[in-house]
Amino acid sequence: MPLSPETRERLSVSLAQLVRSGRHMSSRAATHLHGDLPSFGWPLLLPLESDGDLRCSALAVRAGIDVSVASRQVAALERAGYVERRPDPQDGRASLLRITARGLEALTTSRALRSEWTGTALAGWDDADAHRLADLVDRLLTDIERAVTASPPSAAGHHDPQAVAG
Amino acid sequence: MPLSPETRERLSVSLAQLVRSGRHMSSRAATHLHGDLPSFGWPLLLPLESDGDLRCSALAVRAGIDVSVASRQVAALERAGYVERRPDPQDGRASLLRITARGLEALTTSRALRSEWTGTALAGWDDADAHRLADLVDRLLTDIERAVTASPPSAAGHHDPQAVAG
DNA sequence: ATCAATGCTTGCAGACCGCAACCATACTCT
DNA sequence: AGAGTATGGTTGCGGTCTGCAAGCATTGAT
Repeated sequence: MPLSPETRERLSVSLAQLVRSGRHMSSRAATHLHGDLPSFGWPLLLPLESDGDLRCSALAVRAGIDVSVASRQVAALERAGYVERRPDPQDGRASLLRITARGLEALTTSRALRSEWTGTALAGWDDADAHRLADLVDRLLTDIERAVTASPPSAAGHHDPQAVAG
Repeated sequence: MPLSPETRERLSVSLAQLVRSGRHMSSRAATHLHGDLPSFGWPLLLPLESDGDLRCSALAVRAGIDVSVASRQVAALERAGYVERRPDPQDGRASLLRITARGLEALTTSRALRSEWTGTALAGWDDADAHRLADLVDRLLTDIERAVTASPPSAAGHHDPQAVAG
């Protein structure tokens, strides 16, 4: 039972605005959300925290960016001491990345900042609505990922965009 | 009645992922969503469509970008024929921007593409859930805007150039 | 008439992105 | 083993989007 055209359009417009709004917040200037982490630290450190050591290419896939970009950003995080690398015992070409204590700390700080900001912005919300929204967003994310991986979005480019509406 | 810390954190993480995911779809390569519109056309043409003629500065506020950026993007849209400008009768410095028939057409096409994509990605959803999500997202957007305007982001930090790319 | 304020444009630089070329290592095949 | 290919990662390059600051033209107040 598919969605009605009106619902589809309304949802796509709302999501586009949300994405646009959020883009502004992940900007470099948003230190009230990042702490001392560079703006790209969050999507890289998060998989490293939850899934242990990863290779650069695996990290790139998780973060939805090109390996070359991940390589540069990881190098920056390494210089800043948030991440350390050791040679992969399985493969001499690869390195395994691990989050450092400092990285964990920065991640925790950033998480607290985000959480705090969310709390003040959503002061009028109750837990039930927030949970509903989180549930729906999570479901949306999995469906988006499925849709993107299922049908290549562009014939020419075979990049890995997990793009949605916006 | 404030949100619990767990809910806040979960929501902030989910929304961050959604924003990150959506970022890629506003890329220039996502012609399956933009049609022949440039990627920045959507957030500019949308206010022009709904609110009639606007000045460049008003448009920048609506789109959430700097006036200088809006100026450049509007110039591009004008060159492409999606927008036309006429002198503001009230003020010789300003121009009034209006969406052209071609702009309306492109906007309609883009809207249809987005709607179609949303329909396939959210194939398993029913109208009720989609409506719930759209309602919550809209409410979230208004609350975010309120929070942002209440405490201006420029107050938090000036620019913090930690150049890292190599 | 003068001078500050306003609307917009442009020069500049930063941040992020992907592609292509490249090197070193691993794997496959004969 | 040796040759050829595939893979992981890095770097050069260009492109896009962004904001800041300086500049220009017009407006409005003194």
